[in-house]
Amino acid sequence: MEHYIDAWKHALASELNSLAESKGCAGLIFSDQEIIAERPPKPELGDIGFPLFVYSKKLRMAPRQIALELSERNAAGTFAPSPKDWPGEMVATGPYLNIFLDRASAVRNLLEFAQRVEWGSSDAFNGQKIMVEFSCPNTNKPLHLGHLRNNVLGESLSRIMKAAGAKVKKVNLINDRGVHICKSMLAYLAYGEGHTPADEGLKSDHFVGKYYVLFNKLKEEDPKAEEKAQTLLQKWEAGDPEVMALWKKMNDWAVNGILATYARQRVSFDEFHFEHETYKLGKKEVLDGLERGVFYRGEDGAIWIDLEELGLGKKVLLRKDGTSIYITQDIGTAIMRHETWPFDELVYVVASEQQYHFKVLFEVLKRLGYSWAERLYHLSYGLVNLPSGRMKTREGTVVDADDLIDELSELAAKEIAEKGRADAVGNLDSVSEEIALGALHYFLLQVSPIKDMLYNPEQSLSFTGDTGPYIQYMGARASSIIRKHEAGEGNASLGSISPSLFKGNADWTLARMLLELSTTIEQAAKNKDPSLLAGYAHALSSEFSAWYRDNPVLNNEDPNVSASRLEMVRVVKKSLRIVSELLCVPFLEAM
RNA sequence: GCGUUCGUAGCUCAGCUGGAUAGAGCGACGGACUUCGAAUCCGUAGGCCGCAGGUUCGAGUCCUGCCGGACGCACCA
Repeated sequence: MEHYIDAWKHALASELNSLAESKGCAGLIFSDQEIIAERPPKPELGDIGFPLFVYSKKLRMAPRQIALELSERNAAGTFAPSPKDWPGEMVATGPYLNIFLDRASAVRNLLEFAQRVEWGSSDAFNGQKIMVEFSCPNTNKPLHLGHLRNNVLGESLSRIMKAAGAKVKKVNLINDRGVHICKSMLAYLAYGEGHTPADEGLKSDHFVGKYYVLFNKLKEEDPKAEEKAQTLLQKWEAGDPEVMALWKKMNDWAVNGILATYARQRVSFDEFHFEHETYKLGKKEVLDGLERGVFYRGEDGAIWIDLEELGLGKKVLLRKDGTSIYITQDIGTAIMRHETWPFDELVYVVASEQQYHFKVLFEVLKRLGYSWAERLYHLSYGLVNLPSGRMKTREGTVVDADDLIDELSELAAKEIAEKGRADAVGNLDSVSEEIALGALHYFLLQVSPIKDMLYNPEQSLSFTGDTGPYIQYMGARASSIIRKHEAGEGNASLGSISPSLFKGNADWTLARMLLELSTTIEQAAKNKDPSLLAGYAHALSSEFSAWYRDNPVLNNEDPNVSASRLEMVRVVKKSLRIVSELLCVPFLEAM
């Protein structure tokens, strides 16, 4: 679609310039870029709309009058702006100039473009190196619903950026040190009796999480528990062999369990960074900044930055004793990352509660003189709640990631059995798991990232409505039609494909939507917002559903119609598959 | 208290850089299976876009104030 829009913007700009000249507005020139194009609110109004208000003042003409004159000139052939490869018709509608594209030509383009390898991608980011940091779990407990949103946002965004032409590197910083880890260790020492996850039949990260919760019990029994955790941390930092051995053991359990959840959720990373390796980074930069006068030493001996003028207050960057804090590490990690892989942009997918932290971090890096600090971006996302209420660690209402996927998968399996589809789907376990992931991921991505949201498990699994399974179902239906053809049903193989057969409104609505695929991907990438693509996925599915109801593909007398429609089904399937993958919704041939 | 952010149909959410009569899904009500999968589809009802000002030819969208919710305001991460 972008071809059409660009070509018509150009056409309109030159027509406006010609109009300006004839009106004696010397030197008045409109560039392609300043032309505003939009999609008319109703299909009857056209395919591309140009509101003319903005040119009105410069031309000293009413918008309606501009529209009229332009369309008259066009009709009279005085000016022939219809772009050769992207033909259409110009119609004045009040203060708007609307374009009706030539349908047969556009469908011909669609069928041809969809054959190319670059279908469903764009070059908007033109090889830019984009690093995306997401997930960043603590190794003292398993992942929960909030992580699932983070993971799918990061994974989906990475895929979208890649489809938009970027080189993407997905990174994960594992928070494997700190006092919270020591608490799990302390509780394990108190109650663990040397057990392993296998002994207790628990997934290894759940095993570690169990002891983290048990620390609360320890606190009640031992008033000095908190103090002991601090002591343990000091021993850890000193490299005490016994402490290190225990840490290593428990940490491996936690990390391995978390990796299993990633594999199950089908998210992956190109690089892992570990906080136990990075936590000392940044100290040098802070000291360096102190020398250069970017920071100052407070009366208390700690190193500070003053951001009062930005309304961000004052912030400690390095403790009095020279040890690092969270932000020190993030400063060092960002610099290390840029040195090893000079990115054009670094996106941090982190919950909105850390907005302040990132504002400070970006400002610090900017003041240290790193020009790339301008290209750091905090993709801030809201909390996920459940209809039953808020998730609170203390009240034990946190929804565990593994448990949730289990539950969804079981519900899907039950549904398949009830509908009598068990034989048709083949592998029941894997298909129900894929429906579960489709339901979960789509629901989480459907909402704009910044907003807090309500996750409704039952609704997400519905096969009707704006859901993942609905999109999977339409993909399966398209696949089913193609399968039937391959099995010899219908007469499509006797006919030939003819774009001019797609004349109806339903044909055109579907075709035009397909033409918008790469534009939508581009937009989602630019806005860093997968929900735009989710909306597209639903609209396309719904449009396809209405179309194939009224337009029999295989059961048709005319073989040319059958062949042509079958080709359209192929394009739909291909496009749905692409969109599904970008949204981390598994594509299913049958369900 | 200060800062950030959100407030659109009964519920959950769209609404691209300001543009034409504000859209979906769920739920409600009413319809459609001898024809490519009814896990679907079609139709109807349902809105002072939190409130009040302002900017503009034009505001759900931008600015200000107020009201309401969320989050943040550690030498934790």
